[in-house]
Amino acid sequence: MRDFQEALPFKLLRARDATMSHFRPILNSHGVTEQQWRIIRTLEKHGELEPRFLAQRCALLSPSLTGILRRLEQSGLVERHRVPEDRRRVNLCLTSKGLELFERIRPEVEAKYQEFEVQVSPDKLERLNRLLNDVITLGANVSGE
Amino acid sequence: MRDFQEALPFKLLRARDATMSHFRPILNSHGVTEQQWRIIRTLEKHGELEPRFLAQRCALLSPSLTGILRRLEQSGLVERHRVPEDRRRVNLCLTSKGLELFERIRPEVEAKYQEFEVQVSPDKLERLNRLLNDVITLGANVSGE
DNA sequence: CCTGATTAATTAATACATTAACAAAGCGCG
DNA sequence: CGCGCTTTGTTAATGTATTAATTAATCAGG
Repeated sequence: MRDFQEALPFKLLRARDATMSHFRPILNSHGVTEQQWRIIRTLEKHGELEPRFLAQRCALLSPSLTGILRRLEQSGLVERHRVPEDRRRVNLCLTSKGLELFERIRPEVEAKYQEFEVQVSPDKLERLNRLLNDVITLGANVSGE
Repeated sequence: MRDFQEALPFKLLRARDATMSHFRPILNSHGVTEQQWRIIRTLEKHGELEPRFLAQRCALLSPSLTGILRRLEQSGLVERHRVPEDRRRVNLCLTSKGLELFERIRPEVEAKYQEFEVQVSPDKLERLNRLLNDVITLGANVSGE
């Protein structure tokens, strides 16, 4: 049988582990997880957003999101308000504390990404990005959809 | 700030989700998880193996492995024997039941991988593989090391 | 209106990920 | 021998992933 260590899914896993090993320490030093950081970035960029759209953008499933949001709310980083015209729905946004945290973490992450980009070479990164898009487009059933 | 949805770590995550969406249903239909399947494949290929080497090959951390092995043992798919010359260490191997399960799952997974390979095109897959190796080589601190 | 189907979000149950702390066995050296 | 250090594997604590089931609100037809 084909060695699975050469197979694509495993390579993708390792590549992701490898890249995140650069960024995780930064996030951890600020007390946020990788998934929490995805949420914070997305809310900073889009302002108010409802959970299901947040889930799509962050590639998270609803049940995971529920827990992550609960913790972010308890930390005072995110607020939720019920939507009056549909009492099932909720709107989410960063608190000022959440925004401040974002602004503290942002430069560190950006600097590290620059560094990383140079190490891999922007050209390779661009080609890699294109190939990954092809793979993503094929598999329609992705988390958060 | 750079849109993180365009950043490499996120693309890798989505690409992996996309590829696994092809294989996960097969594994689930046989009652094994993705990580359990990695263990089973590796033990089938290498015969006896000790936990720390298994962890390296499967890109798992020891604490995760402990739980996975406990469940595989309870299912009767894997056996563990103490190493007599060093009572800390353990040897792991597939049971005959585990081997039978492997043989049932193998053809389905292989067929699906062929199909997938054609869809993406073997050429792209080869280039992707090479680029991923570059990224992996950069990040030294990977799970299971 | 009112009932069945749909949708948004959560809960439940199980499995894995990550970090830190630990127990136990082996090892090295005075 | 005895003590400190390292190694192997596990436990603990917390957070996320995945699937299925559930609650609550809305909607579509009749």
